[in-house]
Amino acid sequence: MVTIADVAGHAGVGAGTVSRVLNDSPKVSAATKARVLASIAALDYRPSPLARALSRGRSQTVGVVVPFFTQASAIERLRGVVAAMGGVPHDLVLFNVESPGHLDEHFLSLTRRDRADGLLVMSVPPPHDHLAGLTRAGVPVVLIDASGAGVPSVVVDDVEGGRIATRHLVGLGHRRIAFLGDDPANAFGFTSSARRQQGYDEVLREAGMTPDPRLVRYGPHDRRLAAELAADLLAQPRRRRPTAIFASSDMQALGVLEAARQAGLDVPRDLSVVGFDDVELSTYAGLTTVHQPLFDSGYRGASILLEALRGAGLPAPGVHELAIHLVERSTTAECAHG
Amino acid sequence: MVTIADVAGHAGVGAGTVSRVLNDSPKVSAATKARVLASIAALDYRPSPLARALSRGRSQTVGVVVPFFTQASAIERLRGVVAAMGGVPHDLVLFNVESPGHLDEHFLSLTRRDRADGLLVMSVPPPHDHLAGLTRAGVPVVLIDASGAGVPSVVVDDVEGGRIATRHLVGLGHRRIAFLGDDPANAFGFTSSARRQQGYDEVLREAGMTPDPRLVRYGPHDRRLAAELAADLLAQPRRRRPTAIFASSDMQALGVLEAARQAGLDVPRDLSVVGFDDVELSTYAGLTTVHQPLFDSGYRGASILLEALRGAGLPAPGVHELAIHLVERSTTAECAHG
DNA sequence: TTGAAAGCGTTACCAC
DNA sequence: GTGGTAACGCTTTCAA
Repeated sequence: MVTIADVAGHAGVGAGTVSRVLNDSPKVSAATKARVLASIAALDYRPSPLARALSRGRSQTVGVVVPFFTQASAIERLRGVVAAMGGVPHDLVLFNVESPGHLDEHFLSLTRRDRADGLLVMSVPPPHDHLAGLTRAGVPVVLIDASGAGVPSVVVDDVEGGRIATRHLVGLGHRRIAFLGDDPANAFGFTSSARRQQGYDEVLREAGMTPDPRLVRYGPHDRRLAAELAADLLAQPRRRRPTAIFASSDMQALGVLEAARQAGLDVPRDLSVVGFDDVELSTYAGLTTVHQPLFDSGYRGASILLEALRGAGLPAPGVHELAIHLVERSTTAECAHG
Repeated sequence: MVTIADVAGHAGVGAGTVSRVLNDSPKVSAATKARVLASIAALDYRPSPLARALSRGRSQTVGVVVPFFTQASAIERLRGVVAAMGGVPHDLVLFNVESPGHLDEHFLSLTRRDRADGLLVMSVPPPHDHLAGLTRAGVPVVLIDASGAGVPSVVVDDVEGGRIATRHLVGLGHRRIAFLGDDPANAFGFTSSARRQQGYDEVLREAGMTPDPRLVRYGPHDRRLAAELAADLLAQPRRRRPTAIFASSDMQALGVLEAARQAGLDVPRDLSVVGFDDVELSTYAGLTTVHQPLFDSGYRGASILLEALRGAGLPAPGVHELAIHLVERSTTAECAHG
């Protein structure tokens, strides 16, 4: 491996000068600069990002903490992140979270300015003490689809999202509307689902109904598991069976569709289904859903982080809210047995 | 930031001893070890991965070079990579490639043992000189869905895949079978599509037909663009129009389906379509396709790399071939106008 | 403008 | 066993 010293030797200058050329410092004569450049080319020298990072105290990397990153919604957000990071000299380090333990582990290791210059955290609220540690260490953090004190976050109004979905269903005459989402007490600390459920509750009450715990099911973002929960919901006698289901994610909504098919129920004639996210798959499934700008959330979050990285200060805390809206497709219809 | 020196001071030992405790070297008395551990806890010390990497010459990271990583097939492979890397102390650094320039740039920067301890390269054959440089630098490289001299690769038999798809179509009585895939001369150097086309050519010849260039279209892995190409193909007068299309990726096949719908053609009555990959979306679209084990390819590739990383030598070059098979769904049928 | 040298935070080799 | 001390490869004062 050729080092900066080799180049210095070859060019007959000091290592410092080579470094100055590398970082195009203004204070270096055109002549020596040319000579150094020539040596660099001759030796095919490339500086070690590692050594540079250690010396400068910055690693030129952005860490992304993301639970289950292969989920369609996470990918769509990541796509936005990557788009925003095109052209910047930062590497992207992925911290995938598949268990609550992972989360702590990652944050523990990330509370060092030399692991990542900045952090993008998706969907999980960072453990309080870790967030404080990061701020203390001067590591800028931006939250996407999550909120936390003192750091900027990019979110949507999940409560309103829950209202939108439920209002749509109520407007179609449905009265037995079930909810399928994350357990509010889930180990990861996901909160969007709970907020969507809150909107659901509100609208039901406004419409004069009382939310019925028997029409609520909790489970992880998994199609298969969601299908099982939905099957359970649909197994009830017809007069108690829900005529509509609001799932707080498209993946779960797709599971519901699967369960309906299995149960021999026609959607939307026998059952209306509304999801949340509007991932690409939903277009294919014809799923009516609440659209949230996933790509934009990643793009926006990364932009804020990069801005802070550029300015070398912590980003201004604040909530950046993105707009959402209902996308009507073919899984919802007037309630037949109102 | 608390450093190893602080800990050493606090515990009243040398930095070397702290380091030994950190890397649990056998040669340190239980007593001092306990004392050091206590100091570490007291000061909430965490070693700098950066400094450690510089000193050891290993960065504890695995780089993944992947073109258009948000594509469904890439994601599925990445899912396998992540699964294989669960529990290992390596970070995952993503090098997304969206342009041929990116590719060179990434490899240039990666030809340093301190950027990544090992490299996983997907779908693009690394530029020859770079590959040599990596080997010279002792950086283990594993190729997934690509081949290269002197390095292990995880692949499928793409030629056979092309045969399987085409044979299926020929078996259904189709004679005007179009091919839609990557340009063999594409700037990224993707080659799987060209090999699939080779299998397609072979089977056509075996069946006594001559591959017709007018039934071949090239374009990137993009649904929209593939739809345009397919529309063009389908715009021909009925007697010249293909009765079947083999697309060398599912994304493109989905584009074909879109175009068929636009053209008012019924699939599979008026047009049969076969894809390649068998991504999740294809289940929904009911697409008949050649299944390749995407997840497994990532898992296998990462396993080989990690094994090499563990053994601290370059991995044995060799071709690891994964099995493929046809998945018949509802986009292919007997040719009506044989 | 440039060179020398002191860090950056570890690890690893050498004495003791 | 343990402490001291060179590396590791770069950046950045400090003098000159």
